[in-house]
Amino acid sequence: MNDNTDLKWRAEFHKALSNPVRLQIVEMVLDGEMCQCDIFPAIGHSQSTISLYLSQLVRSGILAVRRDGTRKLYTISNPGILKALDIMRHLASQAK
Amino acid sequence: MNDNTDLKWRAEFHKALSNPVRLQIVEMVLDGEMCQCDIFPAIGHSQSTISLYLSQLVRSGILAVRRDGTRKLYTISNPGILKALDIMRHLASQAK
DNA sequence: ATTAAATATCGAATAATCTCGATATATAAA
DNA sequence: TTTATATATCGAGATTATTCGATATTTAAT
Repeated sequence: MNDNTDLKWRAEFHKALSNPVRLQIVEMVLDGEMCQCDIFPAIGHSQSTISLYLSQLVRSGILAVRRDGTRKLYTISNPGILKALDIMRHLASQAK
Repeated sequence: MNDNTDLKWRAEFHKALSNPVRLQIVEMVLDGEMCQCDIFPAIGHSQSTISLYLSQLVRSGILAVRRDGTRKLYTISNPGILKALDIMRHLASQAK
């Protein structure tokens, strides 16, 4: 435990959440399954940017994705992530 | 709650932990107060790099620092951070 | 006042990230 | 098969991160 692979995994995890736009995406997805076409107009960044950010969030294990016809629907990948997000939200609210 | 300042704060927090070397520093400091002079030889990066990383970790609220003569001693800044680190360590151990 | 130890800052090179518009690809409907 | 919608990828310019060696600064001891 606490070996180098873990440190690398954790660094990647944090990196995925180290951008306000990606965090905003994650918070949107918390409200339920959502497609890129819902997200990018609401956030005000280009489609290509949001596409990249979504793929990063999936690759790092934060979001899960499933096809639904022509779109892809994103969710938070597991309850552990939910809990981590809760802790972070709470930390921010008192530490800021 | 969940406003833009929070998102920015959270992004900064994650960014501070988004590098394996900085994470390793944080894990070292968990063992008790520690100075830069203890850390940089153990980690195998230059003194100037570790100096920068420590200042980033302090600036983002993860580490606290106090002077002790010619050196500076670093600790985890508060219990909320400790808890967040615990959660992350746990997530990594099962998600990796 | 010199010296020694610890820490900070500077300048610089390389690599990674951010963000876009343009274009390509995939999926389903008509 | 053409069309429409959603998503992915490409190429690129601008900004930020990584990391170092060299030098400066701070603090305390001699």
